[in-house]
Amino acid sequence: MRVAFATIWCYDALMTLQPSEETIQAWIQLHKSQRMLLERVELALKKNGLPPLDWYDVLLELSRDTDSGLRQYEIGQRMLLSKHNLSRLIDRLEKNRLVRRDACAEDGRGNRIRIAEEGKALLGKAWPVYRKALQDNFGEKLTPAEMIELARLLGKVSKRS
Amino acid sequence: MRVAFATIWCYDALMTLQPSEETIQAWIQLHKSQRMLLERVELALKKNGLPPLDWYDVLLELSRDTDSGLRQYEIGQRMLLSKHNLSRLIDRLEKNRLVRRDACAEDGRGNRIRIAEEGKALLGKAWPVYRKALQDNFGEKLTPAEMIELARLLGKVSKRS
DNA sequence: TCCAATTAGTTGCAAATGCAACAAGATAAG
DNA sequence: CTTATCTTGTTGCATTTGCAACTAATTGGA
Repeated sequence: MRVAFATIWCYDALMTLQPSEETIQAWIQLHKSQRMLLERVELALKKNGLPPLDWYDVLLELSRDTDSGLRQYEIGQRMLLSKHNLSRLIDRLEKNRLVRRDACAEDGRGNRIRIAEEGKALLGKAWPVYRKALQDNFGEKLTPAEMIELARLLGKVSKRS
Repeated sequence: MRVAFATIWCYDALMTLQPSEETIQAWIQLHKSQRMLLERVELALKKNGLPPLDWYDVLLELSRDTDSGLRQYEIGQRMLLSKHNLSRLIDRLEKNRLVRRDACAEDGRGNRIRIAEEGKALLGKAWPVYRKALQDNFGEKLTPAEMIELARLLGKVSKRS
């Protein structure tokens, strides 16, 4: 029993107290890759005179609910943006006439954000550039099976404890 | 031969022009996961009165070359930080006496950054917190084999074209 | 009904980031 | 040797982010 106890103790110490070497490598790689890819894709967008990726993401979410629009907190949840930040991101989009911010009927505090015609137009113009940058910098680096596996692993990793 | 040609064409169109659905899912998941994990770990650091992760990363790099120190551009390459940004990050660290910035003997333009005693102390104080946050939020979510596979896939993805 | 607690969103202020221009030392070509 | 070019790093300015405090509307009890 002594051996088993020692084994359990070691296992516990190694598995829960200390991140393994593999864990640390994956952690570093995760941040490096994400940063590098984002930088490259953003650069491609900018070179073609297009706004940053955040704008695209918001517009894309909104384009899925053209009629009813979305509440700000809904966009925030989907994009993982804090509310104050989102508030000002919407300001910018509104100023550029890409979205409209209407008072909300069922909740006097909030507003409904809807994509405007110019917003749709921008989506259409940006997608070819985004698509190419995405494929060149990311898509073609892995086989379809690897891509599915990557998404699965990342999904597991971001599950709340 | 017509068929083969058509096949090739389709393949080309699908594989290089258009990111597949799997690619898009993995792309979204990559950014969501990274953002979420970073947020959680940064929060843990802050709750314990520790500085942001960037500080830790720089100090860690420097702690590997205690004697000779590192040039700023070397740190920049390893951490994927732009030079102007790094310049000011070092300013902050220097102001907090965590590093020293000495004139560089072999190149009059640059300087060598060395970790100071207080920097080492901070590393020691931060690691237990960082380690726990890393393990709880990331390490324990995957098996060791999955972790290795994740690092491998991310590595492939960030190879320059 | 009335009041406390929660939620949605905004705003002021400080800190961090990106961009472009810059200074100054190194390098290479003539 | 001289001059043009490249590299390393800094700085000013505008934009963006994070934090905390705030308003206003909703919800849920007593």
